[in-house]
Amino acid sequence: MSIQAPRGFNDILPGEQYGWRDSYRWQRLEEIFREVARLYGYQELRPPMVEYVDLFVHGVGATTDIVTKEMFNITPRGDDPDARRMAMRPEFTAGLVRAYLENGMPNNPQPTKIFAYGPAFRYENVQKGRFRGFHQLDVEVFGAQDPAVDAEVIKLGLDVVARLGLTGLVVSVNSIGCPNCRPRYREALQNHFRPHLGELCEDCNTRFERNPLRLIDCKRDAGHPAQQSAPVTLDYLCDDCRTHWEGLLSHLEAMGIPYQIDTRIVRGLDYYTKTVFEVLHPKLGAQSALWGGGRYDGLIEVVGGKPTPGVGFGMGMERVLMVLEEEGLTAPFADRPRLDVFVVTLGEAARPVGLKLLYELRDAGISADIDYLGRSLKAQMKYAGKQNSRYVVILGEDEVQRGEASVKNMDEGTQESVPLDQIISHVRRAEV
RNA sequence: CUGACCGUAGCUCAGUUGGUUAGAGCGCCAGAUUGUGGCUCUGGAGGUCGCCGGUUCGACUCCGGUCGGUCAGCCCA
Repeated sequence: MSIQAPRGFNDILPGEQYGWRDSYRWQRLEEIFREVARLYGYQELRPPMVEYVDLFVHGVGATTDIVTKEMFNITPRGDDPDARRMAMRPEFTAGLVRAYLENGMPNNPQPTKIFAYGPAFRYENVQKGRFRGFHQLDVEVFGAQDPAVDAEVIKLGLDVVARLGLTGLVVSVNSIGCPNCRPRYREALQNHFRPHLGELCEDCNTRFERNPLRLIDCKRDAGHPAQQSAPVTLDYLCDDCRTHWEGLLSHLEAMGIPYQIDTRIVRGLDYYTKTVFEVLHPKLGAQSALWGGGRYDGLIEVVGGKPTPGVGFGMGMERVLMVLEEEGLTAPFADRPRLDVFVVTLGEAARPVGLKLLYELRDAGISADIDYLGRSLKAQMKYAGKQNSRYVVILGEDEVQRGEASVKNMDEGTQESVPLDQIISHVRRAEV
């Protein structure tokens, strides 16, 4: 085999042996997410996987790593004069905001509480927990500035992983202020770092002018005394942001959510205001963030709407599933769906009878399968066992002549003769 | 892009100081049991030892290059 999946992309496969790539685990995680989202009053919106690049430039931020070096660009037909640059989505928020505005959703009763999930793409270097094609569970609330919503969103994510049995999570929160208080903080940061520019990395020298907030979360300069002693956003919050911040903390406490304040969280996206948070798990190596998010009160206006507050998060499905695997938490995935009936036929005469029964079983909503390889009885039984079938219905010459079938309960090892027209009810009855 | 480690069967891996027919376990197929799965036993299929070149009488093994993978840095889901 010379052709492989593209670097940084994974196959999600049927079978427990594939660990976090087991497609059944993905189904369960998605089910749990939908269920929790429904519980909180969120509704699903499915945006396209591709958007015009401009949306991400404005909606994610022109200075962000995502836009400057990680965009997964699509090349449209070169002969189309109207072809605009497009890109695979690197995250969900921008596309959801676009869809919210484009479809007139601001005219609906507010707030608008949305969930979405699916693949996202970032063209970057691959390592543990970081891929070029990955999947997120995402929620967004548009049109509410109450810090109780920030807290709700954090709680929602925790509920999802709680249902998976995951513990040992660390919720880190911070506030990075708003356009009112940011300039003062920005200036303080620049004054603080200016004397040390020569000692900092080149990226930080670029950030100094374009995005000084990023100076404090640069890991290359981590440990540098200037970074350690850098001014903290929380000391520069305006009254509005301070009230919001204190409100968030009191809501978290009221909900009994343990948290830690991490003043180095600034988030890589330009649009965040006030609340930012990350939820970490130590078992993931260098990529310890299972999910992260925050408030973005300026974003919707930037994308073209009226000033509207927003808050949300994106959770990494791969990361969640990898942590579950490392923790040995397989219980949420224990009850795998199984085949109800495997139909075994012996000889030419039984074949059409078996096929007819197969179709009737499926029509009745009973999962059923049959051998298509002309295998021996023994091999068919073996195969039925491998498929983890509850029952095997055996149709041989004798049974067909009597209008009956031998029905074997594969778990009990018991077997009895059942008239053909009673097989469905027999299997159903036993199911209860 | 930089660095470290790693490429032998579908999977997980052995393979001695270089020595001729490259092995095991699991999985797959079949038989033992011409009408009965799981357990056991027996047999079978399946490999250009990532690729190219070099050293050598001889390379899975040593050297160089290359491709691929993993982890790490920047960043984050």
